[in-house]
Amino acid sequence: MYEIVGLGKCTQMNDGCQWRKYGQKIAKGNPCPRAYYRCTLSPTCPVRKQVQRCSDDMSILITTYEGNHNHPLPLSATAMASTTSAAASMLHSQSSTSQPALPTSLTAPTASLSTSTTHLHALSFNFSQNPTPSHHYHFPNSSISTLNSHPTVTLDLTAPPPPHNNYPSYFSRFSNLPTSSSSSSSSSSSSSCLHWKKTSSHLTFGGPLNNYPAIRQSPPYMQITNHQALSETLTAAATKAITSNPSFCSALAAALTSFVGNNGGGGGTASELGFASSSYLQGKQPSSMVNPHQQQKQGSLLLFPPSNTASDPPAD
DNA sequence: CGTCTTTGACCGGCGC
DNA sequence: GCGCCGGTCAAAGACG
Repeated sequence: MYEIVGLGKCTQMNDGCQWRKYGQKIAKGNPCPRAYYRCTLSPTCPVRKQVQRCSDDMSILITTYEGNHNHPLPLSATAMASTTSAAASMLHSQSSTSQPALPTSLTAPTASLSTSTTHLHALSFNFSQNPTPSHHYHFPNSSISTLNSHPTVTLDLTAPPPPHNNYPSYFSRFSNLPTSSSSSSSSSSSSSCLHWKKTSSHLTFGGPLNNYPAIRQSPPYMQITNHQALSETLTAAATKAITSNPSFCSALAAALTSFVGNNGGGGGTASELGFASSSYLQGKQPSSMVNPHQQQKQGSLLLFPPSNTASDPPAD
């Protein structure tokens, strides 16, 4: 019924996949219903996604992906996927140099965003909470894109970090985030939060593309001759894209709270995803601790702030 | 008429 | 053991 980025009856996001709604529920702690979708590109595709409005900012949609696609992707999805792979590998090589995150908000290497989508290997967030040391959060395989003039930041939580990357356990660190909605909503005035300029934007956390077998099998490298230049460009573009969203703070806090909040005693709805992700982050496979069903679940999270063209999300 | 959405019911996990 | 909650199912209605 509703679309995130346009299109017809069968929900199709800019990820190129088709989705069919199979359920809707009112989740505790959020007055807005959560919608459940299945990938319809293949009858046997196990991929599911959940779409829910951000409780702090009703104009933002939070989408969570689960599972891996077991079928070829449409051209549009493949295109995005290839971009993801290439950019990710670029960042991959860059991150291997242990480049520190920018102190203010996020680190994002780059390339020209004019082509619509640039996927990053990772995004790092520093939440300065004086006088305590700032907290650094790291998202692997993230991306920033500008679809239809809508800046998009993608934090892909579905894929494990490269084995040679000694990322801090980024997810476990989210337990440092405030878990109350009041903290989240007030974050806009806190030094721990990013500040935004209002503009039409499109903010995304997570994405299913990296789950596609085709992506995983694709060559992980792309020739980049000037990593430093690209890095600076993307960093600027990423910062601009993210800072253009006025709702990022509340959305991020809310999303992360719901996603991994269980670490801090929050609601347990994100336990599966949070658990799997934190396991990946720590370089462990969760298989020994989860059942086969849960093993199939890999989480990724998307936030969709207001869009001029997007129709309503799950009805309130 | 086929496909998709809606929505109430059902089921399983988890905390008390 | 019970109740709460999230996730899924499936029948009915809507739409093209």
